Amino acid sequence: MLDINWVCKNVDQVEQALKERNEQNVDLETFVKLNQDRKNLQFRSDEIKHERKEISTSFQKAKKAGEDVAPLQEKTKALKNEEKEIDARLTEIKQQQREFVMRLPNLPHEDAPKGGEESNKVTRTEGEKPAPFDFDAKDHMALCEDLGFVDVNNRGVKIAGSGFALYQGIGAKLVRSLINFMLDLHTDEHGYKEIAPPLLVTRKTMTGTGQLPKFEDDLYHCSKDDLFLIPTAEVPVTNLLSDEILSPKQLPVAYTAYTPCFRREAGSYGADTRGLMRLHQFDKVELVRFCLPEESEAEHQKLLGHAEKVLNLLGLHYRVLELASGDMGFAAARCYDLEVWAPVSERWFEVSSVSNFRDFQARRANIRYRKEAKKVEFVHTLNGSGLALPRIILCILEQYQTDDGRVRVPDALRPYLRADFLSKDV
RNA sequence: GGAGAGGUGGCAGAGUGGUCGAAUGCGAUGGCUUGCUAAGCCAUUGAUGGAGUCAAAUCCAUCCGAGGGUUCAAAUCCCUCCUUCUCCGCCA
Repeated sequence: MLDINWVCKNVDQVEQALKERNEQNVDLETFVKLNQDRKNLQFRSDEIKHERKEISTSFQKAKKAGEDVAPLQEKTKALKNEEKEIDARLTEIKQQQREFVMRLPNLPHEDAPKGGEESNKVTRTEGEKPAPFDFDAKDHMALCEDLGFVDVNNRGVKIAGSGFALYQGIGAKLVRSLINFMLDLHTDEHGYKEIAPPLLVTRKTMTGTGQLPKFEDDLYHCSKDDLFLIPTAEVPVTNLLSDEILSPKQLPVAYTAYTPCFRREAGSYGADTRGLMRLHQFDKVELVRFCLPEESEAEHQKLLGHAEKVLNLLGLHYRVLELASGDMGFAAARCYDLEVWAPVSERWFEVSSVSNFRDFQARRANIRYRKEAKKVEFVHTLNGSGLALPRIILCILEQYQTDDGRVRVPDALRPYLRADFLSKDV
């Protein structure tokens, strides 16, 4: 979230940013007024408390001296009534402010492209574009079916409904191999500490990273215990350090975690829901970093590099997109998407989103560091997928298929799969 | 799920109605000193909100798991919830 006092002092800037993010009907004027009310009430409340304290101190003396204490008690009673009333209003205002500010998106980075999705900027295209097939190549749907290792439309749906994939045989092993490959890369080569977090988290945790209160509809919720299934490992892993004050020496902190991700995808029916393209549950290896504010730009690039490395090693053709202010996620200040080329479907698939949140999440989750002896400040948080599996599988299938109906295993995965080809019924 | 015992500052741990934001120890930071390799001495060492200021200084308030209550006065008494530990039950 944004700092309340800062918002009140920089209304124009916030308004401008909200416009860039297509946020309509945000009543900042009332918000600013509310803040002044809060301060005034706080002042009066403190005053009353102070007065009561003094009465309480003089009470003893009065009693010892044998004076009548009834007037003091009367006075306190009156003060308490006023205090109660003021504090109730104060609590209400604070609640309103919180409710308001929690729904404000992050400010876009000043260098982020302006505009909506159409303004996303392709910053680089990497890897070799696969040569055209000299045989009748199949798309990922057909390959899944022919190879029989991703059972998308039959039994997965039978047991859990639409939007759930079921991997079997070497398909399941491919999933496991990709996870291990990515985790090994990030822990051994990139210096991340591996985390295996809870997959269900509390309301507070979901609020810390920005999923709540605004996006409750997108989450699976266990009402009996008021717990939510995580939509990404970002949620538990970022909140790992919530309410903590770190020493600058500890920074940067780098965590990686494999988890399944659960998303209701409410309202996103349509063309992209077939096959492995969009699922209610999918596997992802996530990268999360915490750092000093002045280092977050550099950290962002580093993080991007770590995610890209996975694609390099898998030999996939991909591009780096810098997202425009109107297309970024709620909490992000700056964001790169990695999109992989699927040569038969002839389109790009997003497999990673690498974001710098600056202090937006840190302020929500209250993650700070001691800047100087008497000064604490919020850290910056970043995260990126490294990577999401289903679309990677999809692209691997399309790109690495052979004319005999098999799929060649990318070199980097061979030690994990212990096979050179994926083929039916292996 | 049942019974019992706890939750105090970075950690350990005192404190059972006012003088307690809280002893003491450890740790950390700064300084001094010494040299027999690590110790000694001194000092500093929580956060949040508000007032104030160009900014500080400074002042006030709040916080002893969370939220309510009793009282002139609550870390301390009462209630609810959360959580940790031990035992029992159940279970991968």
